[in-house]
Amino acid sequence: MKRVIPPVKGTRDFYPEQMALRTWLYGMMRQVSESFGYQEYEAPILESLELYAAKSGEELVKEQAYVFTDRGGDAITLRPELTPSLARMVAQRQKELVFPLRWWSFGPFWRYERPQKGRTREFFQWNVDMIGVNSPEADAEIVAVLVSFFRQVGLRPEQVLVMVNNRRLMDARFDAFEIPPTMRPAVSTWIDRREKMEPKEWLAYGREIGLSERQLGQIGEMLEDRELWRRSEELIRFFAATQAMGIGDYVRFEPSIVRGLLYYTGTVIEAWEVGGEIKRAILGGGRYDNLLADVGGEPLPGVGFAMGDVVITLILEKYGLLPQNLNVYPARILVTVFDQDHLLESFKLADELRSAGLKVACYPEAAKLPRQFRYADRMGMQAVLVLGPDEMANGTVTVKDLRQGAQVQVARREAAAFLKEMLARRA
RNA sequence: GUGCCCAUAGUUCAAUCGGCGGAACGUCUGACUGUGGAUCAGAAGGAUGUGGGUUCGAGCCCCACUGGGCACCCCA
Repeated sequence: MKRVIPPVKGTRDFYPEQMALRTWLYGMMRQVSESFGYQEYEAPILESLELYAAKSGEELVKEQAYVFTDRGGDAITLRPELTPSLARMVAQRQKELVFPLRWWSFGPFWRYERPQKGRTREFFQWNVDMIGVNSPEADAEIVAVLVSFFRQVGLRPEQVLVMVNNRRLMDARFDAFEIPPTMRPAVSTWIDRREKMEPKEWLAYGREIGLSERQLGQIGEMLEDRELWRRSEELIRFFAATQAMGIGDYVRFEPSIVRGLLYYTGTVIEAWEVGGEIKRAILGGGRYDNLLADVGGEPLPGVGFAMGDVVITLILEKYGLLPQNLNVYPARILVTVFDQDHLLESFKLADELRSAGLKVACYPEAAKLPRQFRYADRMGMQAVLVLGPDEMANGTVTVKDLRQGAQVQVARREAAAFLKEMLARRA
C-alpha cells in the first residue's frame, strides 16, 4: 500500500466509535452544567499571544503554547486554556452582562508536549466558571458541579477525590514563616514535588532554593496538618457549604495542592484518582479575582475549573464506566434496491419513510441482494425493506426483521407505522 | 527539552544461528439466479516505518530520522 499521510503528532482521529464516546461525554457535561443553570458559550481557537503573556505561567506560554506569526505579522496562539479568553469576553461586555454569570464550554485546546499516557497535544476540555461573586459558597458550587459530574458517570468517592487548598491561607503561613514573596513560586514547586521525591532528596532540594532549617521544619509540619484549613475563614465556609450541598464525601483539604497557573488568588482545587495508578490530575481549577482587571476589564472575581477529556476517559475506562452500546449507526432501517429499474422507486420509498420521521438509509445503487443484506447486518440495521416486482404489483413492501429473521409483506402506506411499532418493541 | 522500549498483510502476531517472509481474524469470490449472520471451499493482500551502513546474504546486527508507548519536566 502507498504511504498514507499520517496525522499530526499528538492529535487523535475521532472515527465514529470515538466520536460517539466524545459526544456522550459532552452530553454528560451539558446535562450537569445545565442542571446548575450554566449557559454554554465558545471562544475562538486563535487568540493573541498577548492575552496569555501576563498571567498563564511562564512554562505554559513560552514552552507549551503553539505560537505562530500570521500573514499580517501578528503573534497568534492556538489556545492552551480557556480562562483568559473567558476573562476577555466578559471584560468586553462587562457593562451589559448579568452577574453572577454562570458559563460552561467544551472544546479543543493545544499544548506542545511529548504525548504519553493521559496527555496529547490536542485535547478537549470542559470549562465551568462563575464570575461576579467572590464567596466561598460560590467556590463550593463549582465543586458541586464537578462532583455532580462524577456521580452522573458513576464515579464514587472511593475512586476519585477533589483536593482543596487556598492560596491566601498559604500566603499567610508563608508570611508567618518569613518567606519573601519572590521565593514563593519556587517554594510552591518544591511543595508540589514532595510526593515524587525521597524525603532526603526533597529536603536537600528545599535547602537549594534557599529555605532555612527552621523554615524547612515549619513547612514540613504545615503539610502534615490536616486541620490547617481551620485557620482560613474562607475554607471554613467552603467546607460548611460542601457539607450542606451533600458532596462532603468527595472533598478533602490538601495543603500540598498549589497549582501552576499564576492567576489563582484563593481556593484552588484538583481532582485525583484515589488508587494512585493514574498519576495525573483529572481536573484543576480555583478562584481568580484579578484576571478580569488583568485583561483590561473592571475588577471582577471569578472561580472555575477545567477537565480534560483524555484523563477522565482513562479513569472511566479503569473503572469500567464507559458506555458500552453507543449509537454508532443512526439508521435502523435499510431500503434495498431490487434492480436498476426499481432504483428510483426505492429512493422514493426511503423518502416517504423519512417524511414520516424515521431514520432510513437507502442502498445507493443496484447491487446483488445478498450484498445489500450483508451491508445492513454490518451497519447494525434492524429492518431491511425489499421493493421488487411482486411488491410493486400489489402495493406492498417486504419488511425483514434482522434480529428475528422473519419477514412479512405490509401495505406500502402502512409501512412507516409498522416500522415504528417494530422499533419501539425492540427499544 | 532529557532518558528507556517498540515498529512485519487492513488488524493482532509468528519467522530457529544472519539463509527463499507465515498464521489467525478481517476482506473478496463461490456453494446460495428475490435475502444478512453460521458453515464449507477458494482467492487477493507485503518495496518487513524511512534513509544509510556491515555482510556472499539483513525482518533480524550498527547509525540517523519519523511515528508510537512509558517515565521525567509540566499539566487537562
